[in-house]
Amino acid sequence: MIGATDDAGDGSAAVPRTSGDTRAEIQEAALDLFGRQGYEKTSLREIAERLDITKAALYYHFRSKEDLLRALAEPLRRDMEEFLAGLDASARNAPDEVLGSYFDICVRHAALLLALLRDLSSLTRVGLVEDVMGWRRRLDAVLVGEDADMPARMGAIIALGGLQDLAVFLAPEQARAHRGRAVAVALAALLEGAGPRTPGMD
Amino acid sequence: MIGATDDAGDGSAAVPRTSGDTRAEIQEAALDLFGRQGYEKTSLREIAERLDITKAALYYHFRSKEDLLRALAEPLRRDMEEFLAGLDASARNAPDEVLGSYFDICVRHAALLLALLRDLSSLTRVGLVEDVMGWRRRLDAVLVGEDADMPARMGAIIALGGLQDLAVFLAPEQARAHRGRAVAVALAALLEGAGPRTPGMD
DNA sequence: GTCTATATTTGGATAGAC
DNA sequence: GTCTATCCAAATATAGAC
Repeated sequence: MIGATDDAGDGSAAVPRTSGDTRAEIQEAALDLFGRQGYEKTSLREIAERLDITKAALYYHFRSKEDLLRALAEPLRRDMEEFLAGLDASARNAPDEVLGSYFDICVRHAALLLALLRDLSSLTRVGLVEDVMGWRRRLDAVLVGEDADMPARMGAIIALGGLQDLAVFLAPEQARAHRGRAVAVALAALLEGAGPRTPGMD
Repeated sequence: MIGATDDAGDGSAAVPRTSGDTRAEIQEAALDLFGRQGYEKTSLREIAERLDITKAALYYHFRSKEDLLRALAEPLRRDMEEFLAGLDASARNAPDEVLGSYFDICVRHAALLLALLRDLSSLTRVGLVEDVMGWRRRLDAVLVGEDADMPARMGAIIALGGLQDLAVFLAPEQARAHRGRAVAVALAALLEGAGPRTPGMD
């Protein structure tokens, strides 16, 4: 599902490497290294060495380093856009369900989000950071309204930001095991921001 | 207070540049650029050009790029360690006061934290990220206890992480204006994590 | 304390053989 | 589809003059 690969053959003649799909292997190695060291600090040489191929071989599959990153980000992009489109379609969105779905997506793409986190500045120029910011704004609007005041927005920022952080830092099993409470915690923050449960503090 | 500078002279003979303390100017320019573009993507040439000096001149004041970064991080380090030492000393620490003080420190050092955020991976090797993680663990312990279970810890993670994010993303005046509610939101998350206010969700 | 070189390394990227 | 060889640009860092 990740790349439109061209073959089904793992029984080819004398394939130099493991299975058959070098392109997918490159993406896998790159995502791991980007997440560990950041995009900028990871060189193509390093990725190539990990797979025991040459730099030049990478350039057959991806036209540039940026191109590789863009391909990596595609699944998240698709996922999130689809989710947001669904929200726009339905009239009423229960906050806890919105938060829950957002958490799920973050968990599913935790590796990429970690890479994003490791090297935020580099990723700005491929438009990734802008995308994420845009999604967050749209979610804010769904949760607290288009023109919420600052305190209300703060609740949304902490709720969504907290969920995203958790998804990245928790191991996948932990994230799954504690999904319920994660959402509950985020919801508490959201409500405290929106409704003056603790008035007279601004 | 930032660097142990050596002079008091702004009236020296024919000082090439603005005031007198080039070292401080370098730090200021570097922090701004690191925060804007990240550590890795900011070259020493760029910093030098901004101040209209040469790269080589930088090497007189700082032995390396890493050294410059370390110097930049010193004030935060001192501030946070002092705060944590104070917490260890006092017997009881009210959660909202702990959260508030943490927020204040984050706001005060927002520029550095932003740089940290922009290029997390590069900053790992100077030990900065490890430090931040260590501080967070110690704060977790203060807030929810040394051996809290995962749900409780999640409350602390979201509360502290959210405050840190807010401090970085908000303009200083906004941060000051909404400090009260920021702490209240974080506190709500903390409590929801610790006490099962919404039971049966794990 | 700052300058003009310059050394050294490493990165991304291309051409052309196999 | 992968390799060898190579180019080019840019960055960190150093040496030595002023």
